Amino acid sequence: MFTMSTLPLFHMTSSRRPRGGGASAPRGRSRAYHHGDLRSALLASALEILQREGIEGLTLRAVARAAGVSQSAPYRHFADRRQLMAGVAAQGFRAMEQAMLAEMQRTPDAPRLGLKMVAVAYVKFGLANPALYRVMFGPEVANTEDLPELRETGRGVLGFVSEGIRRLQEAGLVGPGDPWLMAVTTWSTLHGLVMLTLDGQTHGVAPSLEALLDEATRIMMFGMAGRSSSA
Amino acid sequence: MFTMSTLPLFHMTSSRRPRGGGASAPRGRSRAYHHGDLRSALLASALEILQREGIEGLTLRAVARAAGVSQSAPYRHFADRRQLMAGVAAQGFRAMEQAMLAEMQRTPDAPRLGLKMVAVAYVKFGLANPALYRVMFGPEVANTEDLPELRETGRGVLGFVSEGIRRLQEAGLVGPGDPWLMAVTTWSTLHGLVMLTLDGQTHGVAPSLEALLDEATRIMMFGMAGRSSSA
DNA sequence: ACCTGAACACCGTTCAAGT
DNA sequence: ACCTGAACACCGTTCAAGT
Repeated sequence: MFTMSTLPLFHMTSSRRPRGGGASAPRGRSRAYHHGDLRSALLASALEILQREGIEGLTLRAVARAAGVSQSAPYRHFADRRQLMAGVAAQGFRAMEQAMLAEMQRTPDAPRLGLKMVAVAYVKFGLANPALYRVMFGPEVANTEDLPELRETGRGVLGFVSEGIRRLQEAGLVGPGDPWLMAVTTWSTLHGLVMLTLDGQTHGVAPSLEALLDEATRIMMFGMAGRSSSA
Repeated sequence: MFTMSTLPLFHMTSSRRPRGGGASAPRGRSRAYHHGDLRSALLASALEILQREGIEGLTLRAVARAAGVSQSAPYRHFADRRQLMAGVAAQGFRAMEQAMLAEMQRTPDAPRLGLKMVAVAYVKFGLANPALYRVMFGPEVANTEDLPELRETGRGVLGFVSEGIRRLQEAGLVGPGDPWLMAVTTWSTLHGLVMLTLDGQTHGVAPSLEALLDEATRIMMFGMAGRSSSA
């Protein structure tokens, strides 16, 4: 199976204040009433909780506790739980794009492998961060009408996939169809693969996940190549 | 867009008891203390709530209220909220399989269209029942260790998809690869297409959803055909 | 055997009050 | 401008008690 990716996701801010303790005199000026950057601290805490306890542990109160502030403090930075989740999802999308970018840059002059590398990076990220991935595509943030942060995230992913497809087209390995249409289809396949695997629905049908991803990528590439050769 | 499918999903049991009212004397023997089939009534209520209020409205207490019983009554039939959601998901899978079966039987002697019909039926169902679909693939029921009802549901879907692929193979339109491996890949594409569309991520990239599904099916079929012609 | 009522711990959210 | 504390409505879950 894939290993945990080392991404700049968990900052380990750990600004946990000693709660309750009776004689906790503020030594120096270390314990300011104002936090400084509570928004970032809350997001960092949220990611830790998500990783440790899963999606049902991600409550506003738990996040506030982990950041060492009162239960109502988050409301100065997030209008409600959905907005907090949107912030988490946005961080997830940024991290995923970085992972794909890194994988993409590792294979600069191999158009045949471009899309395969993107696919591997994408699936790897999803399986390494199951709870985060579910938040990114969960029902809470599906309607982006009041979530401007998430309005354009999809374009980022689509950009990488269609870039891989464009390289294949330039190398003559994929026909001259609309790269965006092919990109959505490819994204769908990768997204479905991650989700069904997280749901345990791919257990046993393939010898291994790598084999399944291999087969999926092969089908996609042949399919997109075939679209031109049969025109 | 697709229209709402008329499936035997919502039984309209509507056994709502007049709650609270002061002088509500039991006329006849219509108000039995024991419900009869509370489990089914609860599931029916759950589906109604899911359709009307979405996934966040699906609470055990709301379901109990809708069925006209006390808040603790459901616990005789479902160990906890997860088990209730598993029951809902199981109904969803059964309804989806019926929809695919109906679509499949409508095209008995057209192997070229078999997979396309399955794909249309699948995507149609998902988009017509967004909240239900999300429950079926949500994190709550992902771990089926203690949800025996959902243990084999994936096989049902895979059966229909691989049946469509087998017909294509018999007609010589798809190469001799492992139909189950191809089926999971196809399922992934369809699942991803539904999820990304529910998330609004396919807005604008394709002229229409039908066009996108058309393109995806074409790519899949070409891809699976190409696997043999290039061996 | 099946359902009710009260209770507990927890959560989202609000709002007056503190610094 | 930013955070706290108390409060309200709601939820999951339990358990003694009712029929």
